[in-house]
Amino acid sequence: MPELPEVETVVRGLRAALPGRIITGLHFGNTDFIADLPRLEAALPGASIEEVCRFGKFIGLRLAAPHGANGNRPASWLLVHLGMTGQFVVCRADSPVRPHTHVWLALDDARELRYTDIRRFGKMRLMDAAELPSFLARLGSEPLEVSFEAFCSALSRRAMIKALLLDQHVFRGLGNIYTDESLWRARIHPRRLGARLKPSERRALYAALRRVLADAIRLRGSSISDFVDSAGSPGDYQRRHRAYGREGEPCYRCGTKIRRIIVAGRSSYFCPRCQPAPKGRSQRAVRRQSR
DNA sequence: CTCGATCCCTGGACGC
DNA sequence: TGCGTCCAGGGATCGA
Repeated sequence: MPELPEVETVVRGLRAALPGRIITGLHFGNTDFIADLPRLEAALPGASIEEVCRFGKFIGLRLAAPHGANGNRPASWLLVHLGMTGQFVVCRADSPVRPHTHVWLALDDARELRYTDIRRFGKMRLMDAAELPSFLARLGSEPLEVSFEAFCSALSRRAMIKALLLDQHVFRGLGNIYTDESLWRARIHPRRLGARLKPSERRALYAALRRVLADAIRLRGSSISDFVDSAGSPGDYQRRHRAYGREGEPCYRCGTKIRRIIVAGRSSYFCPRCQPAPKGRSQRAVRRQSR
């Protein structure tokens, strides 16, 4: 399940392989996850890849069109979201094509950029460079770039902290693993309301997010089932998980069994002792669910 | 505004 | 061995 650290890992790999390359051909398999296929088919052949960026969980390839008659080279972006099981891999053009490969981009160096996605929860679309600012405006800030002050103001809402962190309009790039890991580290229950966090808790959460994301990027992401980087290699951060996926196992701090509840429609793993439930209505809801 | 439910999709785990 | 059922979850969407 690619989140910010996994997407960053892929982007770093692509950045080493793609800039300067020209797309010499393209092939498609199942394309029901592509927003505007004719637009891709028209724009990609002959385009050169100028830059590889990450916007939250989106991968962005900045493209320059082939030289036109008037010398203009309109720029565009190919945006790719890996969804749950998406893989974006650069490999030799003669290497075997794996099942569920839906897009092949042939490059001018005898290699191919291939998109593989078992569940097709991913997304792919092309947009003009002029459309990018409005696209980015709908996303929240990067969690590793946001100031502490902006972080606090974004969380000052009467919504559960887990839902706020997962909301890509609040911060971009966080998913289920890294919210649970950060909340465990900051000792905050996932059902706590953002607006009710004490200043010390906001500080702890800000620090936890930065630490967890930085460590996960350093270890090249978490590979639970499907994640691999642009060279096809898994990450290592799953060995550092302290909460996610550890239901029934002892908390690394206090030994209490990690519990799993549903918050914001997602499995949420936490230590019931280190991360005490909020008082009032939401606490009763948690108790009811735990029986 | 915020919530939960629903849908999309496939493979793996599990029960009988 | 095999079949049916449930579950994982990012994001869009809709009704409460």
